Amino acid sequence: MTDTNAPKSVTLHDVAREAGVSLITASRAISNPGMVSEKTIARVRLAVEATGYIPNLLAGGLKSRKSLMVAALVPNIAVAQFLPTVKALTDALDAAGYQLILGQTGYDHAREEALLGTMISRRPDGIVVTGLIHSQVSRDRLRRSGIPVVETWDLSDRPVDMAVGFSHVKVGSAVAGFFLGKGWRRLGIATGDDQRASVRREGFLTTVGHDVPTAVVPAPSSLALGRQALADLLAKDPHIEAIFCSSDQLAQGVMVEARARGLRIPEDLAICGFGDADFAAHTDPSLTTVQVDGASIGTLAARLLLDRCRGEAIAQPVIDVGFRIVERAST
Amino acid sequence: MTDTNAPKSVTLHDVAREAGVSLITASRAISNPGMVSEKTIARVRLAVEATGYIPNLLAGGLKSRKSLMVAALVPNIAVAQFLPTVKALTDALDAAGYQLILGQTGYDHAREEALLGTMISRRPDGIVVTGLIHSQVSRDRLRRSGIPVVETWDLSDRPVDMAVGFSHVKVGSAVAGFFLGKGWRRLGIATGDDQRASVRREGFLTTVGHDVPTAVVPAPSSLALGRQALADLLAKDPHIEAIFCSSDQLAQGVMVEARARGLRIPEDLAICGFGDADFAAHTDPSLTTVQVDGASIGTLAARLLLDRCRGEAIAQPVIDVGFRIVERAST
DNA sequence: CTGTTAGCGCATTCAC
DNA sequence: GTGAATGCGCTAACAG
Repeated sequence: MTDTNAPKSVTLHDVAREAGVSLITASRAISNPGMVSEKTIARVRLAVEATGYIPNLLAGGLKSRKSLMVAALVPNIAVAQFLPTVKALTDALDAAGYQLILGQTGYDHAREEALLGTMISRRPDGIVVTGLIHSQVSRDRLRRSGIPVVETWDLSDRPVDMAVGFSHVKVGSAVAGFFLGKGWRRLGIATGDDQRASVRREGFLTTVGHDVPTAVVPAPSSLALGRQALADLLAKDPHIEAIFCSSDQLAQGVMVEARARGLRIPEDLAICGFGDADFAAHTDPSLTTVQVDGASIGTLAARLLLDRCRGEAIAQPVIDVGFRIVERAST
Repeated sequence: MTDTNAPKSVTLHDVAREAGVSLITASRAISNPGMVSEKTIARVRLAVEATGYIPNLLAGGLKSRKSLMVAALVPNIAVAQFLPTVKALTDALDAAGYQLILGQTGYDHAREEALLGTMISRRPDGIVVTGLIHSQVSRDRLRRSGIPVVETWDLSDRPVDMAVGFSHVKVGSAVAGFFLGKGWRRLGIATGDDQRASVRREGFLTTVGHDVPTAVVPAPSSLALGRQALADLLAKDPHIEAIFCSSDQLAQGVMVEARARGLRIPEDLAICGFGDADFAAHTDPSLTTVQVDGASIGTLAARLLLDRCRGEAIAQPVIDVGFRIVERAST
């Protein structure tokens, strides 16, 4: 009937009229078929076909207070490190009928705060953030919003709500222990300037027991910045033996620069990365790195959120997924 | 721990009461300050602070028919190839106050059709899809929805609405021409089984003038699949001279396998990838590949969508961003 | 400049 | 099983 190309979209009202039933019956036939007779369902289904009806989730969500959306904040979607998490999160949510709204904070706290505000205003059924939320304003707003929140890729004994991650202090400490166990004493760090990398550095220093030469590069780190970082570190200590890098990209840059300077890896210089990127096993030499199960983080975050949405009790609101050092040829 | 299940959120109504103004005045003070006196704005602003009000965009969108969301469909977010596009798109949209809803089709047409339905039901102000939409059902539904659509990473003279991409036939043809120009005659193709890669292959074959040995791997392609693909191709032609790979990941795998078999690159075997991934310039030897400006695709798609949202006329609804062969050491 | 009146499209009460 | 009201929270229209 209303087949004019006018932008007047067809609503449930049109479907109900077409099917000769009331609005609410049409609604139930579509989203709650158990409550309606087979015959009516068939009639409504035909009417949907005939009218080309596509439900308006916004309108439904307004009343039911369910948006079927989850907001995810990452520092930078182009940073490969968080991709497995985003992918696993998207897949798990999608299977439950939820979609992801993406936001990039750019490693910027002010930006994160603003973005959290926008996200809350969309009334998602859950919010996943990368890292811990440090801003008290944001923490308060999130709490008052009542929206389930999962902080990921880090751990806290006092999360806003829930958390899935691992201890960056322990990572730094473990790599330092690994280096020391190898007998290396002239150590160095090449690190991005983001929060979590800094914490890994602190863990490293604590275990080493003293400060070490450090090259800091702006996040997100990259191969090019890694080359620069090695130049930096060699200027600080020409006889440096082992370097802990805050990402595999950075480590790769350090390796490239090392080779360009005629340094042998690992004989002259040992290198450990972070993240176990897909290329880490295939560089030459292959890269020793800290492996983190980013996909699990995403899957677990989704499960926490979905459980919460179903009103189930959360047995364990803080989950440690751990990490492990994968030793390859670069050490 | 114990959260009240229904923390009745503060609404604009509360703000209006607190500020002693009417609902609509509060609304305007927040989202249309030009229409309200300075004094009133200040009063409302104070009330917002006092109540901790965060607007509900869903409710506003219902009436104003603007969701300030754009849906983006990619085959797989973990495939690095589309990341620059997603990033540029997110950034450009965010600057205009729009957020991105992400969907993954998994290179599956049925899944894409279903996902498009879900996305339409969220009434986004725009939809960006990767590749062309081939399903007639989807094309019709999109058209009827009246939502602006940008098809990306490909071109069509008959787009659903708008398109930003390049010709995959021409890419295949250009690489074939490049190979032939080098004097290579025993050619091969290692390709993912997705639509666009297949079209590149067809372009390649047309220019070569005859069929060539082809190893097909399931998308998304990877380094591991590349190793397999080379084994495949060598079985078909042990004296193959040059291979066109449908992704840099695949090309990297071919290179690794070639080296494992004692083949010299490019003397024994020349390799050309596709996409110019960040690692392509840093493999050993560095990888010749087809460079595409993925970020531009995202930026242009955002611009088209935003212009359309502002009701502006679109001068050029189909934009060709082109491509170029970056010659490196692998050829 | 400000307020009143109507809804946006649907789902949650209740009735029948 | 089905239906009639009622409003979710907000904003276009018009008024004043």
